[in-house]
Amino acid sequence: MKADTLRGHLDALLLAVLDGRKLHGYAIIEALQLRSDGALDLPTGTVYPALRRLERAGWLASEWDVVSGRKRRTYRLTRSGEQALAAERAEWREFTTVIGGVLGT
Amino acid sequence: MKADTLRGHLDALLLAVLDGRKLHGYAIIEALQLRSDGALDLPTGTVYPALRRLERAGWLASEWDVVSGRKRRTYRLTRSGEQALAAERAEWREFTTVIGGVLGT
DNA sequence: GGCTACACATAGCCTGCCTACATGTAGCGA
DNA sequence: TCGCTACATGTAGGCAGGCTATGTGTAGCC
Repeated sequence: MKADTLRGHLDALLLAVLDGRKLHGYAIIEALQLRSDGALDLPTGTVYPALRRLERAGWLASEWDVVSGRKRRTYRLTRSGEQALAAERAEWREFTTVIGGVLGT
Repeated sequence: MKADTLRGHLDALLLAVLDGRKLHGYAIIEALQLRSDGALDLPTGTVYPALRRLERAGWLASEWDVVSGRKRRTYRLTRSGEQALAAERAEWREFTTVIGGVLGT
């Protein structure tokens, strides 16, 4: 998959992977690999800044915890994050309809 | 639709709209508007450089003609452009499968 | 004479993701 | 105990690709 195709969809991916569960950054990267059968392997330099940005936007909330001596920042969706996810999903459907319509079946 | 979502899919759109017909730049923009029910309104500063780039890549061929006093550069797919289009379509399917799979139904 | 639609083109910006690097813990094998 | 790998978070700066702004010119209408 070409690199640039992800552009504009990163937020949707991060919100979706946190839908209904709490995960820390490293686990988010692994979850995306798993859910995409290995197709998505996002670098930490992409994911961590994005998570902080989404938290600043009020869509995520985080808290530190310690598991076997390692510090983790665990993220979860806020109420408005859930709304944002719904909006992202709607936009994804529109996007695929538009582009798919032009590309043909 | 967010602006950056187009990233990485522009070539596919341009190749697809030229599949099986010859069009000049301005008509390509109109054809994309039409096929997308107005959702895609690409600026000339996006389309014209892209067309020249695709021609340099060997995927398009162009010729000048004059219609009622106006000069037009008419583009058509080359053989390797058709192959590129097929590859772009395959990549689009993969892309939607991967992202759609993460976003959920 | 001025306005709108048609038609092409380029320079430079902007943004958002990626590369590269930095830091630190835990656990295993040699 | 030394080194390696996996785990875990983070930032600075680069880069590429589409967009903004601008320029040029014709045709046709009012």
